[in-house]
Amino acid sequence: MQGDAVRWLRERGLRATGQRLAILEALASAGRALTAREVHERVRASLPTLSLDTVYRTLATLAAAGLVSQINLQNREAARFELQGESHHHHAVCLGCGRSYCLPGCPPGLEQAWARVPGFRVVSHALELYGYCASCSAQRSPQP
Amino acid sequence: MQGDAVRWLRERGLRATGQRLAILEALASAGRALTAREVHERVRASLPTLSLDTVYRTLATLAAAGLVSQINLQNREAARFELQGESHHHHAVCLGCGRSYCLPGCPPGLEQAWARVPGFRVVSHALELYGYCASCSAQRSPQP
DNA sequence: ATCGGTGCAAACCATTTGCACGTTA
DNA sequence: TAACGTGCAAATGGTTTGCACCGAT
Repeated sequence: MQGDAVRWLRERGLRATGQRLAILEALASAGRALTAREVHERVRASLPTLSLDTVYRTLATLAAAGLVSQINLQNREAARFELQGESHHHHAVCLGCGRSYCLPGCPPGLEQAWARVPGFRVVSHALELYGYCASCSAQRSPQP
Repeated sequence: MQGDAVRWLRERGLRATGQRLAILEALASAGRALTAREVHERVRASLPTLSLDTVYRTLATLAAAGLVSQINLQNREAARFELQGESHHHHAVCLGCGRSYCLPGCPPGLEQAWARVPGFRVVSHALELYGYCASCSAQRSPQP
């Protein structure tokens, strides 16, 4: 696992620093998308001197390198990051607890819409479903 | 048009203040989605004392009332707002100039994905395509 | 040895909030 | 006149940046 991470980084011309490996490890073991602050807290257990700035810089670097993906949230809520798995997918974001749940793949109709604006060259897209997960849903009035 | 706006507001239990009418008017005449700051600048022409705070508060109120819709942007870029037309739709956002272009309707496959997380109750969703519009595309290297 | 990375601290900037006053219904 | 809205100013909070040191290659 560590060796994999080193290779992932070197393949993209990035240095394999302890901070980067620890951040990748934190994301790998999280099992869910984390905010920069959450990454910071988790990595600090093993690397107490890691600064939050470096977490932000590293996450941006890793996202640019395609190793992690960033999840857009509504308003100004903190962005969340997860290890980029092999498959492109989207998320359902819980408005109660902020957790995000992976959705399999991309809706097939999505590609169709891409052709509708003349001259527009699509680079990427974002799709998020917002709502309440099972546990947060239970804590609220079921049907207001 | 003014009368319509007054009715729209009253129907939702909102007071028809000069500020709100001016903000709705600015959005109606813009022809594209505006940031809060852009709304502020435009309305100030006729209402010089309007504060940016009120623009934010009003846009949030109008969005909650379903009169305007908010467009998510990548990273921390300022949100954009537009008058909610009769039909639900999404946007293609230009990474060069920040303008957003309306896409017709919602991809049909989108709904299918909603059922995939057990217990998750979907409230809303966001879909944005990112890329470069015709004019911004022309100013860049066409095919890198 | 040389850049690329990191830590620190300070800056940024869109957005929010507390409070007192003005306005609408 | 009673809420509701607004202006002002200050705070918030995630994220970014300048700069000097450090460490991976």
